[in-house]
Amino acid sequence: MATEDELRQTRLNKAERLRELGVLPYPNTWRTNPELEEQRRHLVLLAADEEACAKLPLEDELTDDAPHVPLFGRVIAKRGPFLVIRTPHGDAQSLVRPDSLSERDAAVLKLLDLADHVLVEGPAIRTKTGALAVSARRYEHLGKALLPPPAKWHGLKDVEKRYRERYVDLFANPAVAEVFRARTLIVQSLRRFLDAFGFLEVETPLLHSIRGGATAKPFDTHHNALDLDLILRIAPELHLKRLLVGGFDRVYEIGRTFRNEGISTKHNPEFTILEFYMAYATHEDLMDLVVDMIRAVDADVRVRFAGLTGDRTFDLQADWKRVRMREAIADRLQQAGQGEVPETPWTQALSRDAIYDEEAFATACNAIAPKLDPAAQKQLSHCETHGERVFAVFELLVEPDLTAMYRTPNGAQSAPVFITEFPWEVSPLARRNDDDPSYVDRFELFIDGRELSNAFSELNDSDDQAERFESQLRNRERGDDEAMDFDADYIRALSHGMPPAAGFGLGVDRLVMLLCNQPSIRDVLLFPLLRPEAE
RNA sequence: GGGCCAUUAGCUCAAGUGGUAGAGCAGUGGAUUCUUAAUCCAUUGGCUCCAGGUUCGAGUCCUGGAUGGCCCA
Repeated sequence: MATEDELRQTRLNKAERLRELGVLPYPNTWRTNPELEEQRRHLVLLAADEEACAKLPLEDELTDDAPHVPLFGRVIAKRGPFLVIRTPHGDAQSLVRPDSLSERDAAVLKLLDLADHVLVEGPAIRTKTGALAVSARRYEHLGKALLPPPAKWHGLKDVEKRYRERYVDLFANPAVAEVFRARTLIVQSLRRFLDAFGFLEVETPLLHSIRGGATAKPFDTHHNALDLDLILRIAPELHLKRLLVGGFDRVYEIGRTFRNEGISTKHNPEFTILEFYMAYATHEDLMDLVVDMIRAVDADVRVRFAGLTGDRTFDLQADWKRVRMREAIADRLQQAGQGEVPETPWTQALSRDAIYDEEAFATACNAIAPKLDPAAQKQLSHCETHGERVFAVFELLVEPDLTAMYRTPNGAQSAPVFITEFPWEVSPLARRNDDDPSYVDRFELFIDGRELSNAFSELNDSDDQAERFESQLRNRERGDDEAMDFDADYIRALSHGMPPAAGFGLGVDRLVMLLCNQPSIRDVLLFPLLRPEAE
């Protein structure tokens, strides 16, 4: 009687006995409506309000005209004569005594299993312990569950099972459901902010014939009728900028993007990206806008989901630093000298002056390389230009210590930081700086040490863009299998004239992780990718 | 891709140095019926992830594999 099959059979037998009583195990005859929904919501919120519950009548103080209220949802616990019913708004309990029910309802109640969906109706009362309960005068079976729910006290803890059976995770662990409600609020809040600034939300293709907008490996697919090889997009960027050419001066898209790469606590093969493009603005303007946007979203989340937003290691109200990439390297060297961050082979061999001296920098890199781990060596060995080396040194030396380097004035929390002035070689779509064309007008935003955003003033010189694409092709010949394709139609679009503009991209999943204190991207994805279960 | 860890009843977890695999919850039968992880009595339930190996004897040790987690890349 206790293997899974036997537990299921026990419940199937009860379903059969329901039929004998003339009750369908899976009925769909009882319908909700806005009024009932509102009554249920109000009831559940009332149940959580101790003071308000104190004003409810006891069972024996009820008057005949006491209004009956509906409570419907999943039964998650039985305690004495009480049922605890879970709803999207929270839990509330019902006092179900057979002698208050019709003979038929009492018979149906006997066939209740935990996790079944039910409806009770009756007056709201105060129990002897001061809690709210719906004193059931009516009981209806609304839906059978054939599998037993997880233990009511411990919930579902097995991480693999939680991801594979998210439907159970969500009803058994209310805190998990809360994260996903917060996620939806965050996306709504982003939309609201951009809509208010006059941005137009658009949808661009997920099926691409060439890869562009990012350097990443794509998923391959195929269209049969056209006999056409396609890839799932790795970024929406080039389509959105075509829309700038078309005259939509402010556009954004929030949508799924696909990169055929490894899975980790920060990476899922499909993830949600926000990109927006704004004509007649620079990357400098976007930094101001982004501070406002993320603070506004955070404010919305904190109001509704205070339980998720406490205890942070970073402070969004702090000044958001703006540091040029080469100065960030210099800061790292200087702080190591002051003992604020660890010494490394780099901090021994590099000097501030060398960062601005191509030859000295290359010499230092070559000297340091043998002291690094194999992956870092590999990354350095792929660098052929000064710019590539600067970027590699930033990633290897600075990025891991950003949280330690840039702090709030009292040092208690990390401050958000914009890293600016990226080398042109690692920025194939960004506009060159007017004063120093070997660098581009670009920034990446790091909060709590995590890369959240990438943005730049847009390259709208079609000849320069064509050269950048050529450079990408040369990288591919050198063995870089993430390099972009040459997008001739995009060059044609730019040739028609794109207004000066700046664009911004944000990993939405990572923003949710950050704002809701979730350590893994899988905790903010309803159905993260897992290997299929074996038969 | 590499390292470490985990996998035992439907769920949550126990089972020195190898010696008959157990508890709570859920389930079943009964009692009780204003409980807050309801309580009380009784009770069912196991291919210990898989495949080999060592051993008189393996949940435990060894080898290989599967899945997941964490860290590194």
